[in-house]
Amino acid sequence: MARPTLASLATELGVSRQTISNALNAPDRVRPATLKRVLDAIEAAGYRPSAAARQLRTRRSMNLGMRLLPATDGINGSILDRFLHALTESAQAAGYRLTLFCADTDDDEVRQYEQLLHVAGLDGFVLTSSRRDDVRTRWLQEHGTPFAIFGRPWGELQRDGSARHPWVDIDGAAGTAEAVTHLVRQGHSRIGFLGWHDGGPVGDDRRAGWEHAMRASGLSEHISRLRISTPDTIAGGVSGGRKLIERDATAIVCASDSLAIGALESLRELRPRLFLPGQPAGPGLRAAVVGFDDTPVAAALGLSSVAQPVEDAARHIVRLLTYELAGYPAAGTMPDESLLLTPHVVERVPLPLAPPA
Amino acid sequence: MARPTLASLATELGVSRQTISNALNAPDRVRPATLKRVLDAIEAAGYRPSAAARQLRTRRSMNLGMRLLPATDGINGSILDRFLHALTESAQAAGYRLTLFCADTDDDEVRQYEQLLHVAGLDGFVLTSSRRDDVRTRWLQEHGTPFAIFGRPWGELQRDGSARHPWVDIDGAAGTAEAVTHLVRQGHSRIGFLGWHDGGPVGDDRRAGWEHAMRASGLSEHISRLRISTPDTIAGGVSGGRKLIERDATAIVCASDSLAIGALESLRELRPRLFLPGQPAGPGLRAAVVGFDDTPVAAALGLSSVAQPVEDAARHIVRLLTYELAGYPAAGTMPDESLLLTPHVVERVPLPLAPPA
DNA sequence: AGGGCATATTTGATCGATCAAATTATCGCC
DNA sequence: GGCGATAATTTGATCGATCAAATATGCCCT
Repeated sequence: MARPTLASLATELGVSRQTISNALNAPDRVRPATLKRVLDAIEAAGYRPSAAARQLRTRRSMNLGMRLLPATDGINGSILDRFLHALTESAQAAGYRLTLFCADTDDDEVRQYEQLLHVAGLDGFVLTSSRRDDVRTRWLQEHGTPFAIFGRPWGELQRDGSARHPWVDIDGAAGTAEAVTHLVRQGHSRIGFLGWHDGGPVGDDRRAGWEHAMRASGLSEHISRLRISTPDTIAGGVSGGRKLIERDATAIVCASDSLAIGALESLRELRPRLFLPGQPAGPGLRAAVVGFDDTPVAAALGLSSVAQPVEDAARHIVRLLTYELAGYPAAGTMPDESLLLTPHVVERVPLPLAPPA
Repeated sequence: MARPTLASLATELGVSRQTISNALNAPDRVRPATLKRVLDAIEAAGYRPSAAARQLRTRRSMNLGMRLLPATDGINGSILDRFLHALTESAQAAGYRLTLFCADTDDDEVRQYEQLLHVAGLDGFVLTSSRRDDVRTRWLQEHGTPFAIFGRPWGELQRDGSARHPWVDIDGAAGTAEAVTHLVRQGHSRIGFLGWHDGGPVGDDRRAGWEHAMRASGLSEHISRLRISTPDTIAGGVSGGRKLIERDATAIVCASDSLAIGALESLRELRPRLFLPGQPAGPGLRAAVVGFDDTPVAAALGLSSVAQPVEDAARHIVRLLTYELAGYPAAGTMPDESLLLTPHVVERVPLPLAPPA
């Protein structure tokens, strides 16, 4: 049997199409008795409204779009994975579907927006980063397309009120600061920072958090000496870690897990005694290196790391988008237009590896 | 100005809707002169047919669905990432869009199929695994829904011809076999295998490849002694690696990169001399541990690994699906209904770490 | 009983494309 | 030049829902 349509169900039930439609979209307009009868019939017949037909009429596709970025690092890139999963789940729970697409460049991404809006009628987009002077956000705003960003609008915010847009981000500085606090509590004082040197705002933010916490803990004197940047790789972490340890650092806060894996390695190399079994809990090994992003590798190696609440971020992104798409309804349920989530250190005990020779 | 529709463009151009429609869908039915005029106008007006309207009439959404699995390991799971990316790209190139969804269980996945088919009118699905006795494939087949699997139909194949379905997979056995060949060529003979012990077909397959290659290389005597399985973690790799090395293995083929990372560690621990700089190329360090999946971590550590051609797999999946969705057109272009791709070893020189004390 | 009003339900038009069939142009050929 | 066949184009109906407006029903009250 072909699946039922509004019309077929209507004649079978002896009511009009519109009544069934109302039962689903505006139940309060239908008399309770009829409502029940209709809903039961819908249930029994397994009726599901066609999204295409509905979209044609209402101009809403209940479909969000997101660009899948070309696989970055892969070590650090795994946060985007978790984010994507959480996003799909949240969107689904809110009755939206998620459509993926690829783009080579930002300009290409804009071209895709246009395509997807016109052709597929997507309702909004999720961006996973924002640039200093972003063609994408500009285009979206000019065209009145709803969107939300996972990532702060780094430069633009202060410039112009009209350029504001909803975003969610994770407070990197708070994360590195918490890492410092943890280490101080464990007795460390010579706490280094190992960052990458692309001059990007994300890296700067994480370094700033470390600096701030160092000052707050009265450790300002170490700041300029124990601040190092290298390429964001494991190898970079090793060499950077070596330098910091040579400059007498006992603990290292890293801007990424790649760096942290390398830094941990350098610690094993230059301070093998720390890795002896039964080492006291003082300014010893435990959490002496803290990574960032809490990637699966870090977890597997027992590396402490700053864990980003990406699931919360995804949920809020969906909340922001659906709120706007619902036409800014009741003021009571309005979500924050921008939200800075605080990440937290996950402490781990390093995997017992190679005791010193 | 509102975006043009078929009708608006038609009146503006002085032709009928259908002619424009034909210009796009059946250009050979339109006189060349008219065709050019119409296509130029389409270009100029930036006209794009509405997917919703088209779908309503044709019952094709040009939309494929894929379940996003709950983040697995994350170390090994990163292949699915690359796969997803390649899939999106291939689908896009073929004019299809990709819709993601989540499901808690296989039964839930089936429920989602039904939803997505009825509501969103998805044209087909991509599965990223197949179970021994799969409710999902059964449902899809019973309902005549096109689908293709990344992964072999492990048990079912031999049972019943009607249960056949298109799939693409990567020949794990060929990968581990190639790893053995490489190691033999480098002078190794006591080559161990480190697998996980869940008894799943994927792990069995990889082990079988190693065994087969060992026999083919006249190394059968080592098989039973140098075959070990542990949990699929870095820690498991360390302990398993230790055992193998104690049993005099000089090289280790691993069923995953997690295991390989651990195994490499055990080698550093018990055979530190191998890691001295300037070690000869003979049965030395180079490629002495081979992982599987060629994950970013492996690459970062300079670990040799068996790289799966997931991009090819994704491309073929799309080819399979689009072929079926096009109604099995010309026989000449028919893609193989099942395809086993051969992975290859990527050789790397390990990152110089901790020289022995 | 019947008018006035609010509530409940139905009807016809519409979103933007394609299908199937009807109509009109074009061409070869005697 | 005119006939038939084929090619090119147009017309009306349709996919399955919602919108806006029209109609039916119920309720209260004088």
